[in-house]
Amino acid sequence: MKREKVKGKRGKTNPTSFAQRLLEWSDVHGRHDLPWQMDRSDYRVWLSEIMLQQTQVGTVIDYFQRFTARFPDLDSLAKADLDEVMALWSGLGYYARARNLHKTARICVESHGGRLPDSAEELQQLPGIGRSTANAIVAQAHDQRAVILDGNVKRVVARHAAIEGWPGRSAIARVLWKEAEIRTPPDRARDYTQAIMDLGSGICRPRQPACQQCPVGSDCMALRKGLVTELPGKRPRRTRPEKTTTLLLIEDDQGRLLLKRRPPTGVWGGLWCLPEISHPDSDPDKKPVEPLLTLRHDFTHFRLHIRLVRSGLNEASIEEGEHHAWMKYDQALATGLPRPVRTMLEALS
DNA sequence: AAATCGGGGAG
DNA sequence: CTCCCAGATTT
Repeated sequence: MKREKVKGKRGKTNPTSFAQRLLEWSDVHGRHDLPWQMDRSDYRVWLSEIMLQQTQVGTVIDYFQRFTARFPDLDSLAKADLDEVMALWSGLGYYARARNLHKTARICVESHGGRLPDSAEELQQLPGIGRSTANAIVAQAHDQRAVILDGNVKRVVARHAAIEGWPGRSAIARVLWKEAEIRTPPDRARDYTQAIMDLGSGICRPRQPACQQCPVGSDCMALRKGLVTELPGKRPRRTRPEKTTTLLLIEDDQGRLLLKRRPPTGVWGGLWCLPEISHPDSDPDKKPVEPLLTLRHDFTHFRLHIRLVRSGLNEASIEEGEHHAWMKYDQALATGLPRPVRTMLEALS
């Protein structure tokens, strides 16, 4: 069913294809001045695509500028200490992205001649690069025709084709990939992928979509059916559990703090953190310790209550090593810390 | 198929 | 408060 080639099927008022109308719109209204859109290299495109995973453009820009200033190319990143990479990523979240970024840089230097692969198939074999990201990289960096399906495209396509159901379900995602494929034109791959994301971001928004200004509104099935704000389907609700943890503020006589490196997997994997103890508030014999401060931190699937407690650990029992270190405040703030830990240390310094 | 993995922007 | 963001990986 090559719908875009059977123009008559979409009505006489729409003589041009989805892609053509979208491209004409984006030539005027699209974004053309983002940092990764200038001085375009596959390295910078790759880095931007990783940072932008589940992260808004406005949040990424500063991180991208700092990161590329320190690591301007693949080789400098491959040579770097993982700790420094994590420090530059600190606060951005989803820290597996940073570990995979570093790992991928080293793989490319060791096994790909110091270059990122230029095919989507090879890119997708690298850690942290999935189907959509691999395709986005070849489209943006090499102007290759490739289908992407990020949050923006899911929303645009789900509405334009009136696909009901939550895109997180694989059956729905499969249909969305197909509909995205149908709409992807043979030419102008770079401009088209940027255009459909700009449409999703600027016009086909999650709330208050500007359908009146939409270049593909005339044949949008959700608009015809009055389903625009209903689509795409929402993630099923779930009550978020609440957890409590206690972090320890342990200072030596020089005012240095004890930091521990978290295991490479799990929450805040690979970051430096204050020593953590499982909440002892279930012990009825001990009177509760008054925390220095408490903090609430929300994750996607649970809420964490953090208590910060001053503790006097015997310093002689702590050896400097891979998994713990004594740091001054400014030194600690320069390392890869989880956001709430950074917030607490800034409040105390 | 479902859970995990951060943090923030914006209604 | 809510939803969701240029998703990938693990279970």
